[in-house]
Amino acid sequence: HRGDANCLVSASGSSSVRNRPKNGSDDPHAGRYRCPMAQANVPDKPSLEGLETKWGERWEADGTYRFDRTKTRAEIYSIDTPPPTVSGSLHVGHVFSYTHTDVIARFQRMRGKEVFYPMGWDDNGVPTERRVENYHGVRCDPSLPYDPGFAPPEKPGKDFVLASRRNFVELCQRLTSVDERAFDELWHHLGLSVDWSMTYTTIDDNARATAQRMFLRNLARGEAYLSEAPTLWDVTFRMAVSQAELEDHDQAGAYHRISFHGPDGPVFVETTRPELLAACVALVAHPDDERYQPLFDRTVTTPVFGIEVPVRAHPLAEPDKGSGIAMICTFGDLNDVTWWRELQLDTRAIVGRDGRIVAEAPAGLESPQARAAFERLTGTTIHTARERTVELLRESGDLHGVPRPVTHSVKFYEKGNKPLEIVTSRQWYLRNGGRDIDLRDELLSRGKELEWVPDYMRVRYENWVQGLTGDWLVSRQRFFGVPFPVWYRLGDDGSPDYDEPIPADESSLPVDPQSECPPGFAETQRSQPGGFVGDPDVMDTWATSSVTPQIATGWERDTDLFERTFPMDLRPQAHDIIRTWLFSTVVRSHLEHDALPWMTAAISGFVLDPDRKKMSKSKGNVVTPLPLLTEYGSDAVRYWAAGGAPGTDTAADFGQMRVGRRTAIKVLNASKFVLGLGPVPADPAAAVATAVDAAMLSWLAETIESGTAAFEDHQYTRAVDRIATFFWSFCDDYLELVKARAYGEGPGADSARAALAVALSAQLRLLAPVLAFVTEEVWSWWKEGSVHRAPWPTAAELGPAQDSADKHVLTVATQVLGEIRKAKSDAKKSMRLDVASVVVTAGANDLAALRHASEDVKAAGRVDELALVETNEDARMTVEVTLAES
RNA sequence: GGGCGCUUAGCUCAGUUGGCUAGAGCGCUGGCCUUACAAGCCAGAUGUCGGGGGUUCGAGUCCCUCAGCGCCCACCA
Repeated sequence: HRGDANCLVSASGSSSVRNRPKNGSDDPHAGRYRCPMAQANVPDKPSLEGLETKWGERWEADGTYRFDRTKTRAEIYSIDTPPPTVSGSLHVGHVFSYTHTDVIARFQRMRGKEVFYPMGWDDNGVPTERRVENYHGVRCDPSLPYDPGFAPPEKPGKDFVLASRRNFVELCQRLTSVDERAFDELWHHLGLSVDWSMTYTTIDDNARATAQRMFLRNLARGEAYLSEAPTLWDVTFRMAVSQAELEDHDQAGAYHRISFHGPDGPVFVETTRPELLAACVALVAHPDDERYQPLFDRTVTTPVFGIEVPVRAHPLAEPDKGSGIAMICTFGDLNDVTWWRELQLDTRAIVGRDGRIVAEAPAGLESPQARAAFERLTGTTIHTARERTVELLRESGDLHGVPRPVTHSVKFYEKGNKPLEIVTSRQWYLRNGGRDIDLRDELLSRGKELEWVPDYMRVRYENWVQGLTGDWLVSRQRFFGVPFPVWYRLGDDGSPDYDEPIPADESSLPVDPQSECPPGFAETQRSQPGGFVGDPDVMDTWATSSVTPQIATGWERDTDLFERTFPMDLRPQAHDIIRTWLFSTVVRSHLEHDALPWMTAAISGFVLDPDRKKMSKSKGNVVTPLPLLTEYGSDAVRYWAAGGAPGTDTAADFGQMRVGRRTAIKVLNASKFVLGLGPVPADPAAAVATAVDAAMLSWLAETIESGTAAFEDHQYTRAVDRIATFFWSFCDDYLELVKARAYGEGPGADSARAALAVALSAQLRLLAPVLAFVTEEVWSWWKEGSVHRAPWPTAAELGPAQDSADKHVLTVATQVLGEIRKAKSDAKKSMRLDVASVVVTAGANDLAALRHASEDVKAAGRVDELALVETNEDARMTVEVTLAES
């Protein structure tokens, strides 16, 4: 019985039996011929259409990528997948970088690793709230009671509808679950080999419990602390912002030259923020600045408001900026905060948390003159306050000349569209080395310990850590996030005691201190004198994201899983969030585990538009991924993505997608040819006997080795390049050379068919990490199981013949065939045209190699006479082609 | 202002520790229905390797320098 797995039968064989596929007539790959004695089952018209759906469903049903948690840590490759922010729109950049991760995951899986590859959805945080606010036209008002019957307006109206905190959170959850489905669909279509049974969201119970537990540990060790201090504040979102979330934007402004009234005449100050004049608490100049030395430790009077403020010296003041003397306001910028702290100045805050001038004039503005002026400003926006203050200055004659326009960069919250203000507020901080040299050094050495792909990305980490100006501000005055698991005792006067927060018990997590009460208290004591209040804030989204390794690996929840998967092997992410996600994750892991969270960070670049411009919604050049996947096919888009080297920004290149599609189609057709040739010996690798075949396998062995090394080194781009290059020459040259022999009979035919089968099997596996769908499709024609669980090819499996083979045989044969083709092409003739004679003049080595391939060359070129003429070894080979009369 | 990266064919990019005449794909030109594939195949043309200097028997590759582009960070009275 010859019907073993290697019995390959031509699709056109007359003995074939037409079989319907098992799953019915809606299968687009219906119409196969199946040999009753063989597994090979090649469709007569192979196609890429529908492969994504077909194999996506099949992989899910078969659990192809299901994680086997019985494996040991050494056998496991664990990936800390970036949970995409689901409230954003789908972006071709997602497809790009997640494909990189998937390619690595598939390679590692085939190399024999059990791949731990969960997906998460990052749904908590400001972007989601923002989206919900806009989508429904609602705003959260935490003072409202929960309304079980609450329904958002059908369409956002002119005025916002207010929702209680719980109602608002419910809207967030509802909308994110819709967004998550869109991502889910995209990822499935793209073919990510994720184990979908492990999917988490950053707002789910486990994520909240993990983030809270980590926080409690930080609190217990003194790494988390409360502090009331001036902080950067976004007036739109009405929340504090951390250093890592800052962005500089260029803004138009103007220097206003204004005069303070000094003891010896006017003192001119140039300011871009005249509206803060009312908040001015001092002037400052450099200690060495002779112009202002006479004024130091004396006072001047502010214009308009008539307030007496000191003139102080501080080295941070720069003599060549403006007039060399600056007004210190509480607070105009971070310099003001430094001066205020170090010179121990008064506080005179006039900007409220809503970004408007406060209603009550602050202490120090008691005089009737000051009050009258301040009246003009109360309740106005910064913008209006500036106009009014300028008017006041003009009226009093203290504005000199015309404001001089400048463009200067101003700090913004990365998701905000108004400049940040600085307000004083009580916030939670987490130590991150920003105020502690030892911790900073430890974190820097963690950065050195980590393997970076590409290596130069480490510098961004180091720059960031070295440039930290303070600890990490982690609390946000928002709603859809992880609450701080603490309460505060209320004194008999009803005021909270912030010095000793009451932590939640770890066993009670996740906890909502707004609706649950602290250990030892009853709910009736909430907000009562002698009772308690819950912390009102939620954590910064990065405070949750920074524990994704712990969320995914089951830290303190599933110790067995944790020990098998942590520290993780790979953190893939983009370069823009090194300072946020990567750094904060290193911080948390360092503090909790005294270890890196992963061994390797693979940093991907951005996708640029086809003209190499950064994509942005405002430019309208954002490429949405699903239409691409539909038009070119997922394998084609994956092929393009795999061409983007780690760390390198890459243009969305539809040409490369077309190439990917062509490669995938080529896989189908070449496979159809190879599998249609007829029976193959039982042990094909051992049956390779012809020098040309052995040479091809020898080239393949080299490709396997270099491709594998590149993959191991996370250089998937190079690996794919090597593999695809080999595959195309396999199709264009080797296949054409041996085609005639393979159709025939005898030992030469056996060798060719054996080599073709061996090479196809290896190449399908080499291509599988990138062309996940088409390789699986072809694999299913003749092999059991999934190609994605098949062992990664090795040089050894190609058999003994290639080991000692002379690669040159194939090189020379290809070269001569090329010359023959050229002669026909130059003569504008068909490749089918017969060739009367070919004379090859070359050195002995080339001729010896060519002799091994002469029959194949003659057949492929349709050559009657092939003559070999020996010349000296150094001479270039020449090929003289005489075409037959047509 | 500090740092990182980039600059190779019309376009997008390879080019690993210095080593034969610098490569690929796309695009372009011409041809070919060829018992896997016309959604295909065959062939062809195209370079001041950003400029300058240096090291070396030899430099796209190493060093210095200048320029341009991009990104990160900082400053921002």
